[in-house]
Amino acid sequence: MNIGTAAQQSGLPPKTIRYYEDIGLLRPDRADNGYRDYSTADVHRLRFVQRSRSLGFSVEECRQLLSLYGDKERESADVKALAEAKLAEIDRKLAELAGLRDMLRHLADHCNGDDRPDCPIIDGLAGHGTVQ
Amino acid sequence: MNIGTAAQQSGLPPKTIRYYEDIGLLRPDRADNGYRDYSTADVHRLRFVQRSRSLGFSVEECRQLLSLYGDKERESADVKALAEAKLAEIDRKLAELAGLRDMLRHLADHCNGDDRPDCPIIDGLAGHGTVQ
DNA sequence: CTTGACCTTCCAGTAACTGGAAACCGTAGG
DNA sequence: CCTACGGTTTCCAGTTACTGGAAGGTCAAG
Repeated sequence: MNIGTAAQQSGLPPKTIRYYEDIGLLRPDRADNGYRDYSTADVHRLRFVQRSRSLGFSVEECRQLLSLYGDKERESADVKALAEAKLAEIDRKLAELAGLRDMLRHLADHCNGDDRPDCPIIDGLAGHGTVQ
Repeated sequence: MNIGTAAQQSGLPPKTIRYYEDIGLLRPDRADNGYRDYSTADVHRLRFVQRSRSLGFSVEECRQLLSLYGDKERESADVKALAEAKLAEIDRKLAELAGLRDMLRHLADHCNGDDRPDCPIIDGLAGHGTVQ
Protein backbone atom coordinates (compact mmCIF):
# COMPACT_ATOMS: atom_id res chain seq x y z
CA MET A 1 0.00 0.00 0.00
CA ASN A 2 1.07 3.62 -0.51
CA ILE A 3 2.27 5.93 2.23
CA GLY A 4 -1.06 7.75 2.46
CA THR A 5 -2.92 4.56 3.29
CA ALA A 6 -0.23 3.51 5.76
CA ALA A 7 -0.55 6.95 7.33
CA GLN A 8 -4.32 6.59 7.77
CA GLN A 9 -4.00 3.10 9.20
CA SER A 10 -1.15 3.90 11.58
CA GLY A 11 -2.29 7.32 12.77
CA LEU A 12 1.03 8.90 11.75
CA PRO A 13 1.46 11.68 9.16
CA PRO A 14 3.31 10.68 5.95
CA LYS A 15 6.09 13.12 6.84
CA THR A 16 6.75 11.28 10.08
CA ILE A 17 6.69 7.89 8.36
CA ARG A 18 9.32 9.09 5.88
CA TYR A 19 11.34 10.46 8.76
CA TYR A 20 11.21 7.06 10.47
CA GLU A 21 12.59 5.53 7.31
CA ASP A 22 15.36 8.16 7.16
CA ILE A 23 16.54 7.16 10.63
CA GLY A 24 16.31 3.47 9.77
CA LEU A 25 13.34 2.48 11.92
CA LEU A 26 11.60 0.88 8.95
CA ARG A 27 12.55 -0.44 5.50
CA PRO A 28 9.45 -0.54 3.27
CA ASP A 29 9.59 -1.98 -0.25
CA ARG A 30 9.57 0.29 -3.27
CA ALA A 31 7.19 -0.09 -6.17
CA ASP A 32 8.47 0.21 -9.76
CA ASN A 33 7.41 3.85 -9.87
CA GLY A 34 9.57 4.65 -6.83
CA TYR A 35 6.64 4.88 -4.41
CA ARG A 36 7.10 3.34 -0.98
CA ASP A 37 5.10 0.13 -0.60
CA TYR A 38 4.00 -0.77 2.93
CA SER A 39 2.99 -4.24 4.12
CA THR A 40 0.44 -4.79 6.89
CA ALA A 41 3.37 -5.81 9.11
CA ASP A 42 4.92 -2.39 8.38
CA VAL A 43 1.66 -0.77 9.42
CA HIS A 44 1.67 -2.74 12.67
CA ARG A 45 5.15 -1.51 13.40
CA LEU A 46 4.15 2.07 12.62
CA ARG A 47 1.10 1.81 14.81
CA PHE A 48 3.23 0.38 17.58
CA VAL A 49 5.66 3.28 17.29
CA GLN A 50 2.80 5.79 17.20
CA ARG A 51 1.43 4.36 20.44
CA SER A 52 4.76 4.15 22.21
CA ARG A 53 5.78 7.66 21.18
CA SER A 54 2.47 9.16 22.32
CA LEU A 55 3.02 7.48 25.68
CA GLY A 56 6.38 9.08 26.25
CA PHE A 57 8.86 6.49 24.96
CA SER A 58 11.76 7.79 22.89
CA VAL A 59 12.40 6.78 19.30
CA GLU A 60 15.47 4.87 20.49
CA GLU A 61 13.32 2.92 22.94
CA CYS A 62 10.90 2.22 20.10
CA ARG A 63 13.77 1.00 17.97
CA GLN A 64 14.77 -1.45 20.69
CA LEU A 65 11.21 -2.58 21.30
CA LEU A 66 10.72 -3.13 17.56
CA SER A 67 13.44 -5.77 17.78
CA LEU A 68 11.00 -7.74 19.95
CA TYR A 69 8.33 -7.34 17.36
CA GLY A 70 9.07 -9.64 14.47
CA ASP A 71 12.72 -10.46 14.95
CA LYS A 72 14.22 -13.93 14.83
CA GLU A 73 16.51 -13.31 17.78
CA ARG A 74 13.49 -12.58 19.90
CA GLU A 75 14.39 -15.32 22.36
CA SER A 76 17.78 -13.92 23.31
CA ALA A 77 18.17 -13.18 27.02
CA ASP A 78 18.95 -9.49 26.67
CA VAL A 79 15.96 -8.83 24.48
CA LYS A 80 13.79 -10.52 27.07
CA ALA A 81 15.41 -8.46 29.80
CA LEU A 82 14.64 -5.35 27.78
CA ALA A 83 11.00 -6.36 27.59
CA GLU A 84 10.88 -6.91 31.35
CA ALA A 85 12.48 -3.52 32.00
CA LYS A 86 10.00 -1.82 29.71
CA LEU A 87 7.14 -3.66 31.41
CA ALA A 88 8.25 -2.22 34.74
CA GLU A 89 8.41 1.24 33.16
CA ILE A 90 4.95 0.79 31.71
CA ASP A 91 3.61 -0.14 35.14
CA ARG A 92 5.19 3.02 36.55
CA LYS A 93 3.63 5.07 33.77
CA LEU A 94 0.24 3.45 34.40
CA ALA A 95 0.43 4.46 38.05
CA GLU A 96 1.49 8.02 37.20
CA LEU A 97 -1.24 8.34 34.62
CA ALA A 98 -3.83 7.08 37.10
CA GLY A 99 -2.54 9.62 39.63
CA LEU A 100 -2.76 12.38 37.05
CA ARG A 101 -6.31 11.37 36.25
CA ASP A 102 -7.34 11.41 39.91
CA MET A 103 -5.74 14.81 40.34
CA LEU A 104 -7.42 16.26 37.28
CA ARG A 105 -10.74 14.71 38.27
CA HIS A 106 -10.42 16.28 41.69
CA LEU A 107 -9.56 19.69 40.24
CA ALA A 108 -12.43 19.53 37.78
CA ASP A 109 -14.96 18.34 40.37
CA HIS A 110 -14.12 19.93 43.68
CA CYS A 111 -11.63 22.75 43.41
CA ASN A 112 -13.86 25.45 41.99
CA GLY A 113 -12.16 28.49 43.41
CA ASP A 114 -12.21 27.30 46.99
CA ASP A 115 -8.99 25.42 47.47
CA ARG A 116 -5.55 26.89 47.66
CA PRO A 117 -2.92 25.96 45.05
CA ASP A 118 -1.37 23.97 47.85
CA CYS A 119 -4.67 22.36 48.81
CA PRO A 120 -3.66 19.27 50.84
CA ILE A 121 -5.63 16.88 48.66
CA ILE A 122 -3.91 18.14 45.52
CA ASP A 123 -0.61 18.00 47.36
CA GLY A 124 -1.21 14.32 47.98
CA LEU A 125 -2.11 13.62 44.39
CA ALA A 126 0.73 15.65 42.97
CA GLY A 127 3.19 13.22 44.51
CA HIS A 128 6.19 14.02 46.62
CA GLY A 129 9.73 12.95 47.25
CA THR A 130 12.71 12.54 45.00
CA VAL A 131 12.39 11.07 41.55
CA GLN A 132 15.03 9.19 39.48
CA MET B 1 15.07 26.72 47.77
CA ASN B 2 17.77 26.73 45.07
CA ILE B 3 17.39 25.19 41.64
CA GLY B 4 19.41 22.09 42.54
CA THR B 5 17.02 21.20 45.35
CA ALA B 6 14.02 21.92 43.15
CA ALA B 7 15.59 19.66 40.52
CA GLN B 8 16.00 16.78 42.97
CA GLN B 9 12.46 17.16 44.28
CA SER B 10 10.81 17.49 40.88
CA GLY B 11 12.84 14.92 38.97
CA LEU B 12 13.80 17.48 36.32
CA PRO B 13 17.38 18.58 35.49
CA PRO B 14 18.23 22.21 36.37
CA LYS B 15 18.74 22.96 32.67
CA THR B 16 15.18 21.95 31.91
CA ILE B 17 13.81 23.98 34.81
CA ARG B 18 15.61 27.09 33.50
CA TYR B 19 14.25 26.35 30.05
CA TYR B 20 10.73 26.18 31.47
CA GLU B 21 11.28 29.61 32.96
CA ASP B 22 12.58 30.91 29.60
CA ILE B 23 9.35 29.89 27.89
CA GLY B 24 7.27 31.36 30.71
CA LEU B 25 5.93 28.18 32.27
CA LEU B 26 7.11 29.24 35.71
CA ARG B 27 8.11 32.46 37.47
CA PRO B 28 10.25 31.66 40.53
CA ASP B 29 11.41 34.39 42.91
CA ARG B 30 14.98 35.57 42.87
CA ALA B 31 17.16 35.78 45.95
CA ASP B 32 19.35 38.86 46.54
CA ASN B 33 22.32 37.06 45.05
CA GLY B 34 20.44 36.49 41.79
CA TYR B 35 19.79 32.81 42.47
CA ARG B 36 16.37 31.44 41.57
CA ASP B 37 14.27 30.73 44.67
CA TYR B 38 11.65 28.00 44.35
CA SER B 39 8.62 27.57 46.60
CA THR B 40 7.09 24.17 47.34
CA ALA B 41 4.21 25.21 45.06
CA ASP B 42 6.78 25.75 42.28
CA VAL B 43 8.12 22.27 42.92
CA HIS B 44 4.59 20.84 42.70
CA ARG B 45 4.15 22.52 39.33
CA LEU B 46 7.50 21.22 38.12
CA ARG B 47 6.70 17.72 39.27
CA PHE B 48 3.34 17.96 37.53
CA VAL B 49 5.02 19.03 34.31
CA GLN B 50 7.62 16.28 34.64
CA ARG B 51 4.86 13.69 34.95
CA SER B 52 2.75 15.05 32.14
CA ARG B 53 5.70 15.37 29.77
CA SER B 54 6.91 11.84 30.46
CA LEU B 55 3.40 10.63 29.65
CA GLY B 56 3.33 12.24 26.23
CA PHE B 57 1.66 15.60 26.83
CA SER B 58 3.20 18.59 25.08
CA VAL B 59 4.60 21.60 26.90
CA GLU B 60 1.66 23.64 25.59
CA GLU B 61 -0.77 21.14 27.07
CA CYS B 62 1.13 21.37 30.34
CA ARG B 63 0.89 25.15 30.20
CA GLN B 64 -2.88 24.89 29.83
CA LEU B 65 -3.19 22.29 32.55
CA LEU B 66 -1.09 24.42 34.90
CA SER B 67 -3.82 27.03 34.68
CA LEU B 68 -6.02 24.52 36.51
CA TYR B 69 -3.39 24.09 39.13
CA GLY B 70 -3.41 27.13 41.35
CA ASP B 71 -5.23 29.72 39.28
CA LYS B 72 -8.02 31.94 40.49
CA GLU B 73 -10.02 31.56 37.30
CA ARG B 74 -10.07 27.83 37.83
CA GLU B 75 -13.85 27.75 37.90
CA SER B 76 -14.37 29.17 34.42
CA ALA B 77 -16.31 26.91 32.06
CA ASP B 78 -13.61 26.56 29.42
CA VAL B 79 -10.95 25.61 31.92
CA LYS B 80 -13.27 22.92 33.25
CA ALA B 81 -13.96 21.76 29.71
CA LEU B 82 -10.22 21.52 29.17
CA ALA B 83 -9.90 19.34 32.25
CA GLU B 84 -12.66 17.07 30.99
CA ALA B 85 -11.05 16.79 27.57
CA LYS B 86 -7.71 15.93 29.14
CA LEU B 87 -9.40 13.37 31.37
CA ALA B 88 -10.77 11.65 28.27
CA GLU B 89 -7.31 11.72 26.73
CA ILE B 90 -5.81 10.26 29.88
CA ASP B 91 -8.35 7.43 29.80
CA ARG B 92 -7.38 6.73 26.20
CA LYS B 93 -3.71 6.74 27.14
CA LEU B 94 -4.42 4.39 30.05
CA ALA B 95 -6.09 1.94 27.67
CA GLU B 96 -3.24 2.17 25.17
CA LEU B 97 -0.65 1.72 27.87
CA ALA B 98 -2.49 -1.33 29.20
CA GLY B 99 -2.62 -2.73 25.66
CA LEU B 100 1.08 -2.11 25.23
CA ARG B 101 1.77 -3.88 28.50
CA ASP B 102 -0.29 -6.91 27.49
CA MET B 103 1.49 -7.04 24.17
CA LEU B 104 4.94 -6.80 25.71
CA ARG B 105 4.00 -9.34 28.35
CA HIS B 106 2.88 -11.71 25.63
CA LEU B 107 6.05 -11.20 23.59
CA ALA B 108 8.24 -11.72 26.63
CA ASP B 109 6.35 -14.80 27.82
CA HIS B 110 5.14 -16.73 24.81
CA CYS B 111 6.68 -15.61 21.54
CA ASN B 112 10.13 -17.15 21.95
CA GLY B 113 11.00 -17.70 18.33
CA ASP B 114 7.91 -19.68 17.47
CA ASP B 115 5.37 -17.11 16.38
CA ARG B 116 5.41 -15.20 13.15
CA PRO B 117 5.85 -11.37 13.19
CA ASP B 118 2.18 -11.34 12.24
CA CYS B 119 1.23 -13.80 14.99
CA PRO B 120 -2.57 -13.39 15.36
CA ILE B 121 -2.40 -12.71 19.10
CA ILE B 122 0.10 -9.91 18.60
CA ASP B 123 -2.00 -8.63 15.73
CA GLY B 124 -4.94 -8.34 18.10
CA LEU B 125 -2.89 -6.56 20.74
CA ALA B 126 -1.24 -4.22 18.28
CA GLY B 127 -4.61 -2.66 17.51
CA HIS B 128 -6.14 -2.06 14.12
CA GLY B 129 -8.19 0.42 12.19
CA THR B 130 -7.82 4.11 11.56
CA VAL B 131 -6.63 6.46 14.27
CA GLN B 132 -7.35 10.18 14.72
C1' DC C 1 41.81 33.15 51.40
C1' DT C 2 41.49 29.50 48.43
C1' DT C 3 38.99 25.42 46.92
C1' DG C 4 34.97 23.11 45.29
C1' DA C 5 30.20 22.81 44.66
C1' DC C 6 26.77 25.47 43.39
C1' DC C 7 24.71 29.19 40.72
C1' DT C 8 24.36 32.69 36.65
C1' DT C 9 23.92 33.83 31.38
C1' DC C 10 24.76 32.82 26.67
C1' DC C 11 25.40 30.22 22.62
C1' DA C 12 25.67 26.07 20.09
C1' DG C 13 24.03 21.32 19.22
C1' DT C 14 20.61 17.42 19.23
C1' DA C 15 16.13 14.85 18.77
C1' DA C 16 12.04 14.42 16.62
C1' DC C 17 9.49 16.18 13.84
C1' DT C 18 6.97 19.75 10.38
C1' DG C 19 6.29 22.87 6.43
C1' DG C 20 7.17 24.18 1.83
C1' DA C 21 9.15 24.05 -2.83
C1' DA C 22 9.85 21.69 -7.23
C1' DA C 23 9.15 17.85 -9.81
C1' DC C 24 7.31 13.13 -10.95
C1' DC C 25 3.21 9.62 -11.21
C1' DG C 26 -1.45 8.16 -12.33
C1' DT C 27 -6.11 8.43 -13.27
C1' DA C 28 -10.36 10.75 -14.83
C1' DG C 29 -12.61 14.21 -17.93
C1' DG C 30 -12.97 16.65 -22.18
C1' DC D 1 -4.14 12.97 -26.64
C1' DC D 2 -4.04 16.78 -23.33
C1' DT D 3 -4.86 18.56 -19.07
C1' DA D 4 -6.09 18.81 -14.41
C1' DC D 5 -5.52 17.13 -9.69
C1' DG D 6 -4.23 14.43 -6.03
C1' DG D 7 -0.72 11.72 -4.34
C1' DT D 8 4.06 10.84 -4.33
C1' DT D 9 9.20 11.86 -4.53
C1' DT D 10 13.50 14.45 -2.66
C1' DC D 11 15.57 18.24 -0.42
C1' DC D 12 16.11 22.00 2.60
C1' DA D 13 14.70 25.02 6.08
C1' DG D 14 12.16 25.85 10.49
C1' DT D 15 10.20 24.40 15.18
C1' DT D 16 9.85 22.22 19.70
C1' DA D 17 11.90 20.74 23.61
C1' DC D 18 15.56 20.18 25.45
C1' DT D 19 21.03 19.41 26.44
C1' DG D 20 26.03 20.44 26.68
C1' DG D 21 29.70 23.53 27.39
C1' DA D 22 32.10 27.86 28.26
C1' DA D 23 33.00 31.88 31.20
C1' DG D 24 32.19 33.79 35.26
C1' DG D 25 29.78 35.00 40.04
C1' DT D 26 28.45 33.00 45.07
C1' DC D 27 29.14 30.72 49.25
C1' DA D 28 30.29 27.48 53.03
C1' DA D 29 34.27 24.75 54.65
C1' DG D 30 38.97 24.28 55.69
